[in-house]
Amino acid sequence: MNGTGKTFYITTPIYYPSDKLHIGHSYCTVATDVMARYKRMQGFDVLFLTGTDEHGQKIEQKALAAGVTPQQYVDNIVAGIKDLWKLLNISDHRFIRTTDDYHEESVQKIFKDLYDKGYIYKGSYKGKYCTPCESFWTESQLVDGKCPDCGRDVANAEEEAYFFKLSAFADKLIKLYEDNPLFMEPQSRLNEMVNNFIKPGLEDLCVSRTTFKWGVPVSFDKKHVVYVWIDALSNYITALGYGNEKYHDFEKYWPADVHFVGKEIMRFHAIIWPAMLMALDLPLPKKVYGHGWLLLEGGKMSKSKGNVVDPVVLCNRYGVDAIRYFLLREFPFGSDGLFSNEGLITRINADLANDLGNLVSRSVAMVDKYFAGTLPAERKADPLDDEILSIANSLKEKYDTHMEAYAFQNGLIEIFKLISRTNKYIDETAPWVLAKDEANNPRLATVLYNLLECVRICGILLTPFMPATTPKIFEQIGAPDSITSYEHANTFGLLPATVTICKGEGLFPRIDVAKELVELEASKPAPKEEKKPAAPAKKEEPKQVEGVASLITIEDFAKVQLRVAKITACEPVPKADKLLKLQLDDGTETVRQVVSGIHPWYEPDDLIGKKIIVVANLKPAKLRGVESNGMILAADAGENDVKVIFVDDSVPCGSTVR
RNA sequence: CGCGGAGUGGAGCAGACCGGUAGCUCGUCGGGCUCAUAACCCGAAGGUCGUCAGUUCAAAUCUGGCCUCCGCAACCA
Repeated sequence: MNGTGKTFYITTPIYYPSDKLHIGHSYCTVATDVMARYKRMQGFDVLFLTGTDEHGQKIEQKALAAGVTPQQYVDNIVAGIKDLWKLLNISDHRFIRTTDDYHEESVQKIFKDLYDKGYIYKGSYKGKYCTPCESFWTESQLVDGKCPDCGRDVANAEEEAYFFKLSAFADKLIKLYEDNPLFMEPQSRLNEMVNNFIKPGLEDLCVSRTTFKWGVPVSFDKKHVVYVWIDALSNYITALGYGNEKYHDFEKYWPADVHFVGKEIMRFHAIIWPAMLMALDLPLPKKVYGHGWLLLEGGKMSKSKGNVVDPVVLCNRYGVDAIRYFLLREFPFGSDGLFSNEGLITRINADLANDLGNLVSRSVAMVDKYFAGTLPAERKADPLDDEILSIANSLKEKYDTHMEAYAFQNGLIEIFKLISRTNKYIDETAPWVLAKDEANNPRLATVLYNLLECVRICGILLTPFMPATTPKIFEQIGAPDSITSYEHANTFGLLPATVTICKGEGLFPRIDVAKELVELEASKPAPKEEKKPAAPAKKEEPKQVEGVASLITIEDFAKVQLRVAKITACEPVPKADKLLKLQLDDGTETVRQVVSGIHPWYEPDDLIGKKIIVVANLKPAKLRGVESNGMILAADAGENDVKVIFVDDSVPCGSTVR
């Protein structure tokens, strides 16, 4: 039953290095690492791939803002990522960067190959163009057939781009899901994919851009760069040497056994990636597993609740293995989980300090105390031993079942059932009572031996999760390497009868909950930094460039006309959660209508009659089909709070603000 | 009716596909033990499983309506 000779290829997504990685990325990578270690332990020849997706407009902009080249920018972030994986004790893996020469070479070949096969064609954004706004729009973006920005007429226009014939694969994809119900896990993702994306009709995919330069050039049309899909997704095969000479592992490892991905990028891996592979005539990965997200209390980041999600801080405080354990024990892998510091500390204390750490400690201490560290050979069994032996002997099988299903939390639960039962066994057998009479020594030795054996078996199975801790456990219980491998996990009684223990440090010191929560809160980084709870977000929507407000002149400022206005009427915009439609008296004859996204914080009654400041010369826009002439000033009062700037009632409507 | 997820003792969750004594961890209270990291073991209190109706001998579990929360999408000029 061991996998010698067989391969196992597992991947994380390639992360987008536009910012430091957070706990969500760590979660995914740790899970992948646990699986990689587990499979290696079973004897598989494992390839574990992770990396970074470094191209695209956002990186280009970030670099520009930071005053460095895109390459310098990503080099810096990537160095931090590699440090993080080192800290988290991520085992032997291959790290691919989409800026690596060999990857770029392969991407160009793949692109050309798809083009030659007719799966990529040159087309155009069947655009509508609004000349005054200099903007492209698709049909669906138009509002009443007009420019959604300014409401003016638009003209037909085209922007050259290459397209991948994704639409041609809809039927094949549906067949794939039907033939392989387990292609996507968890199952609930399947409906989501089919309902959301396939059923409405697949559109061809734009796979090149001419609007930015930071990407892999299309080899036969240099003004285009390859856009994310082909560049990023193909990493899973270029890292094996597909289309390049850097590696020669494609035959050996492809198809991948599993891609671990965050649920938000399930779509790319379950639809676009298989379609690409079909087009290339390559085998498909066996499984795509979409794990859940770590959500923070209240569903979103809430700085008032003391959520620290910097993995570096946590590892330094509690130890890497504790964090690794927590991540995989607390959260069911396929669904979202609620992350809290209190949950973290409680879990570490209860499971690792009290149950596991203390079990090791008391077992070893008793061998030391009663037998000076070395057990005598004589034994005496008792029916009290039966249950614990039976659990220990069947543990591996249960554990394997869960691990093979990527149900890490259940695998760990099984292990801790034995740990818990073993603690109870100590009470039942009361070694300290036996120790009062030397005549009981054979019985006492048996009890203590059984404790050590249970610890040994648990230790083996915990190794993928806590690779730094279990060697310490083995050392303390006196287990040589020859009996701490996977294949020794279902055989009770492998420790030498006269085993000698080695007392050591406590494995997991107990944490003072109240004190830690306070200190964690205090150690939090400045709150303005947005800490996203989300797991690997490979593609984030570009937000406004943060923190780099360039200086403007007084003339620039003078261009903005600010006026005081009174809110005369207000009502919600239909079918919009956040929008309010405001009628303003700005001192002019005509009523000014403004739409503002403040409904989450204000009801119409809160606003009617109040005076506010409005940007009077803003280009008109349509929001949700409603015309807006200007915007009202409001402050971002916190992570998720907005306060409108109200003006004293004595200021006349129409007053200029400067 | 845009898509999807969720409502189970104080907290966090399992159970739901395959209806039949409501389970786990933490917390609380009481007890035991002393080998151990003030840890460990036992016991107790605490839930009409969001709500209404239906199917059934029997519903947390199946069906339908409703309410609430969350994520995505749209939308925050």
